[in-house]
Formats: sequence, C-alpha cells, structure tokens
Amino acid sequence: MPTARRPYTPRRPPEERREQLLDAAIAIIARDGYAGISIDAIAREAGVTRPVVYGVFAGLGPLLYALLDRQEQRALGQLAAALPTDLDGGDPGATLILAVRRLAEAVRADPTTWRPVLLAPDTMPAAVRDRIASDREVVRQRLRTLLEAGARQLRVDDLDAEIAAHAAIGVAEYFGRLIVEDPEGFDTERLVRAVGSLLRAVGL
Amino acid sequence: MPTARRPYTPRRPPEERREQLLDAAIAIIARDGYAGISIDAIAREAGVTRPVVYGVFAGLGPLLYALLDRQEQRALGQLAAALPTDLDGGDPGATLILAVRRLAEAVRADPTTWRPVLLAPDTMPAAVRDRIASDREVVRQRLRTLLEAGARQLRVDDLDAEIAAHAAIGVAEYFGRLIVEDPEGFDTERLVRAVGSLLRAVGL
DNA sequence: CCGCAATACTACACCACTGTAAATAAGTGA
DNA sequence: TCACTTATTTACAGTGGTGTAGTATTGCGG
Repeated sequence: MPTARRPYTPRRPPEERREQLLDAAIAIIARDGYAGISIDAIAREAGVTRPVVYGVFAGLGPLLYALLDRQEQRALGQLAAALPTDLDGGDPGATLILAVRRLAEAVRADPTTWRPVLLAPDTMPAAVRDRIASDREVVRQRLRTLLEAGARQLRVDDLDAEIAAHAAIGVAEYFGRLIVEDPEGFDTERLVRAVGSLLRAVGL
Repeated sequence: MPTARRPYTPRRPPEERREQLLDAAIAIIARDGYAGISIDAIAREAGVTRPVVYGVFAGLGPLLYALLDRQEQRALGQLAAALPTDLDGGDPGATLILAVRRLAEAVRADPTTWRPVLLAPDTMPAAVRDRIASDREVVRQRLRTLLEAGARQLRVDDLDAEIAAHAAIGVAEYFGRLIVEDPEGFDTERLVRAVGSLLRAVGL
C-alpha cells in the first residue's frame, strides 16, 4: 500500500499566494506570538508545503520584511491621517486631542496592522528592526516639528522639543501596546479626558 | 589514536556554578540579544558541557526565570532607592526631579541589570513575562499613590492618576530602553532640565 | 596516599526546522 | 484530447538544539 499522497492545495498565482502567506504569518503571530514563527509553521498554517513558501520568498527574513512592509504601509497611512501636517494657526490643544482619539481608534480597529510594528521583539531580523527604528525616527522628527510650532504659537520658549517628542513616542507606543493586547479593556474617552486635563493644567 | 578528551573545567559547588551560568546567560544576551540564548549556548559560554547546566537548572525556562529573579531583585532595589515612599509634605517637583535623575543614573550605571527587565521580548517564557508584568503593576500602583498624594498637595482635583501612572511607566521604560541601548549617547541632565521646564509649565 | 562521593564528560536517540532536487499533478491552449 | 507549462508535492541531506544514561575524573576526608 503506497503512502497516501497529500491532496493538492488549490493553485494560486504567485501574487495571490504571497498575500495568503503573509496573512498566515500574521495569524500565527496573533495566536502564538513571534516565538511561533517559522517557514514550516507558515506553510502549515496556509495548508501548503515548504517549497511553496520558498517559491515566493527567499527565506524567513525576507518574508518577515515583506510582512512588515505591508503592515507598515497601513500603519503609516493611519498615522498620517491622524496627525496634522502643520498647525496652521489652529488650536494646538484641540489638534492634539483629535490626534490622540484618532490614533487610539485606529489601533483598536486594526490591531493586526499595529501588532507587528508595536510588538516587534529583538528576535526579528535586524533588517526589520532597523526599518521600524527608522520609521520611528521619521515620525519623531515630524512630531518634533509640530511641537516646536505649537510651542511658538503658545509663547513657550523653554521646550526641549527633542526630548518631548521622544517622550510622546514613548507614551504613544506604550498605550498602543496596551490597546493591541487588550482592545476591549481600553477606554479611549478616558484617555482623551486625561489629555484634556493635562492641557488645562499647562494652561490651554 | 583515541579522540582527545576534553579537559575538565574546574569543579564548582552548585551554588557557585549557578551564578556562573546566570552570568554566562547575561553575557550572551548583552552580546547577541535574546535570540542567541539556549542551554547549549550558555554551556559553551561558561566553558562547560550541557549536562552541567541540566544539573543546576531543569531547562531553559527555569534558568531564564532564575535569571530574571536575580536581576529583578537588583532592579527593584534600585527603583525603591530612587522613588520616595511618600511625599511627607516635601516639594513634589523636587522629589520628581530627584527620582528621574536617580533612575537614569541607576540604569546607566548598571544596564546589565535592567536589560532583561526592560527588553524582555515575547519569546521569553510566559512565566517570565507574567512576572515582569506583575512587577510593573506593583510599581504602577505605588506610582499612582504618589501621584494622588502630589495632586492633593497641589490642589489639583481632576488628575486621572491611573492613566497618569500608566503614562509615566510608559515614558520611563522608553527612556530606560534608550539608556540601556546607548548609555553614552544619553544626556541625563538634559532630561532632568526637560522635566524641570515641564514642571514650571504646570505651575511648579 | 587512597577510597569514594561529587562533579564533570561522552555518546546517543530524538526532534524541529532549513533548503533543494526530482517527481507529479493540474490546468490551458491548440 | 494531448502536449506543455506551471504549481505543487515527496524525499533527502544537513544543522543545531534537547534531554538523559552511562562513564570518567577530580579532589577531599581520612
């Protein structure tokens, strides 16, 4: 009796297979964390054998890089939508509150996109971590510019915008992780209120 | 010609061997990150064979847990030394600035202790991560109490101490990671000055 | 200086994952 | 319906790690 042959998975053009494999990788990360990721696990998750994966990606590193690339596009898009380009003389406080609410909602609505960015551990390939770090720097510079504009507008002259931008990124990523890990247990409005009273304490 | 026998490493009583192995683990983490950790790697680093490691620890999980345990004692000790127990009617601003400086210096002086706590990736055993999470909660509650006392003293009545404590932990851990990853490139005094001007903005 | 318990090492069986060459099935166009 | 391209599978060789049973060495107490 010959050993039963595995039934063929439906054929897909490479581009479609590629997306499917990235989705499989995300599913594993969401279910088992980054520890569970491997070419083998991804192939299994997609109901496919390893050579299929190698047909589309050169290895785990490139696959993870592609994954980040895809999720990063989405994350940066949501970020751009939440953050103003410049202040235009508008009310900096209102702008901040709006940005906070939008970001919190974006992360809550789409944790799958944000998880690989906010929770990338140091077991990720160096290329991936470097990319995330450089994205973070871009966002931080933009934030710094905004903070400087806000400070000018409010006649604050002793703001260290560099440090402040660091701190803002730190808090934002922290709350982002909180949301990703427990979207239900997070109260966006309470956060917004807290930002509101901080603004009041600073004097608008 | 019989294959050359490996020379015996000097014998050590278990307690001493235990410390040596934990030191070896730390060295690997510092050099290669958490990705490089394994019983095998630790044994090699210590110049010893695997069975020696198994003689002291039941496996990688228990070893990492023991490692965290040791470093955590040191970290919590430094934290306790940096954070006041209560405000006692002292100046909350000065207290905060002192705490910030002490913490920054503590992390800079001893990154080896803090790295496993601040940079524990999700590839760490669940037991380890849970322990870190619960430590964080303890610190956060203490912080919340301090913030409430400070708010009372300053006649601030709309502070959400829960959220504020979260934010403070978020920023503190972020800057902590910055220091651990690049102790030289970090300017403690500049950070302290920035906290100072924030305090001034809030009105002392 | 010798016996022996404590401590270390060797060797093996096993598992999970990697990467690739060769075989096979599935569609597609003539 | 048949040939052919393309996508998928099987099979194998290699790597690195785990955990343990058995054996050798060390160095201390007498």
